[in-house]
Amino acid sequence: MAKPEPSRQQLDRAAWIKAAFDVLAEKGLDGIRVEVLAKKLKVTKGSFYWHFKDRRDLLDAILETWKDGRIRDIQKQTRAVPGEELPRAYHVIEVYSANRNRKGMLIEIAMRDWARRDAAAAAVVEEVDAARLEFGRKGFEARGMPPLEASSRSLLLYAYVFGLSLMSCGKFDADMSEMKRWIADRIAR
Amino acid sequence: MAKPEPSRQQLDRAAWIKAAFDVLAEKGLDGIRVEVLAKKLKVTKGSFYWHFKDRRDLLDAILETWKDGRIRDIQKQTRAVPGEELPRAYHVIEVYSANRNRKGMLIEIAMRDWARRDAAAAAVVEEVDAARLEFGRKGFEARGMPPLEASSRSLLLYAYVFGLSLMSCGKFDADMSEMKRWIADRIAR
DNA sequence: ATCTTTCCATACGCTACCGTATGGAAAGCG
DNA sequence: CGCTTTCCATACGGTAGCGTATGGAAAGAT
Repeated sequence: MAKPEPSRQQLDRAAWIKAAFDVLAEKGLDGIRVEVLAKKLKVTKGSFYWHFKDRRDLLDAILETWKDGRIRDIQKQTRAVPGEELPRAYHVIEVYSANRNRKGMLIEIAMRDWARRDAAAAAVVEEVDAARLEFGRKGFEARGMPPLEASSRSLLLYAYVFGLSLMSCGKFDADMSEMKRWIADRIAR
Repeated sequence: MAKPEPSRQQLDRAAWIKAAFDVLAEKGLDGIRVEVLAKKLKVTKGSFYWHFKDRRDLLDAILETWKDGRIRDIQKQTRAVPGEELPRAYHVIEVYSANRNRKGMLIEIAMRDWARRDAAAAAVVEEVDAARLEFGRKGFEARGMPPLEASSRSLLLYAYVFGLSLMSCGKFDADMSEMKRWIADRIAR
């Protein structure tokens, strides 16, 4: 009982933003069209222009939402128990390079595509990347590695997982999981 | 003397394809618009529809052109002198992850974005990736590494260089070149 | 010199969007 | 019960782009 919304007859900004993220993962930034989102939400764009000034307003909201979520995610990992840096590195690699979290990776790529043509998006991605690299660096330094090596491993880690997500490894699928384990060791060990 | 074209008054498919590659690097796949290309080439789309059946015809030509170029590039590297596998690995990393060849990397990313929504593009990218991974694997195997390790290093190499190209490393720029060297050693040594 | 062929310009209809203007229903409020 | 606010539908004008139809200029062919 105390269900907040029976079937959400009233839309709010969050509903539009969520739908926009779905399209962003599917079709990329250029797929985010006001009238397309309206059709998906079974309303007309009259609703959209009530909640948002224009399309750019929605895009800015997407940027903010994504940034907050990613930063929060990193902070959550940072607050994890210390002394478990190695398993945590493996976990990061696993989470990002696995076939689950597929939507998250698609959004990551779309954001970077976006950042190449939009200053606001570029700033957000840069901020998130810096936080991630910093997080990874601290983890490696906590294991006694010198600063250069720790930074390098951190960069290698994230570049690898993002790069892997935009390669098609159909031919290598045979011992893909073994290769991933070898690579994870090479990065984190 | 014997100049083939004074200022290219007549266009051919190659001219349209070249212009399309420029736009592909700048704006991505969705930026390739018939009337936009026509304006860039100072003609009307009447010319386009003479050389191409439709927009899809141009896109297919782009796929073919890119595939042929990449495959030829790999074969050229493969025919290089043997016994120089280690410097060659460094060279590949250097070429891909440097700030030169920027346009080539932008096209790489655009192709992968395209491949996510188009079967034909996906097939081309998969073929090119397979050839690259195979090339890398052979190089590492020629240095006496076991198959799994050679394949893994090859995958790590290409995933790294592609991933690096879509990260913004503004904060780390201080000792970026040192980090890149450390990483190259970690991958190739 | 006619006659083709090649290559491009012009003009048209069509669709998908953006953003605005306006009306209207339904809920909250007095 | 009126009145206001909230939220959405409808209708409109405008732009960008696709593909087609048709004409026309210039170069080659005979």
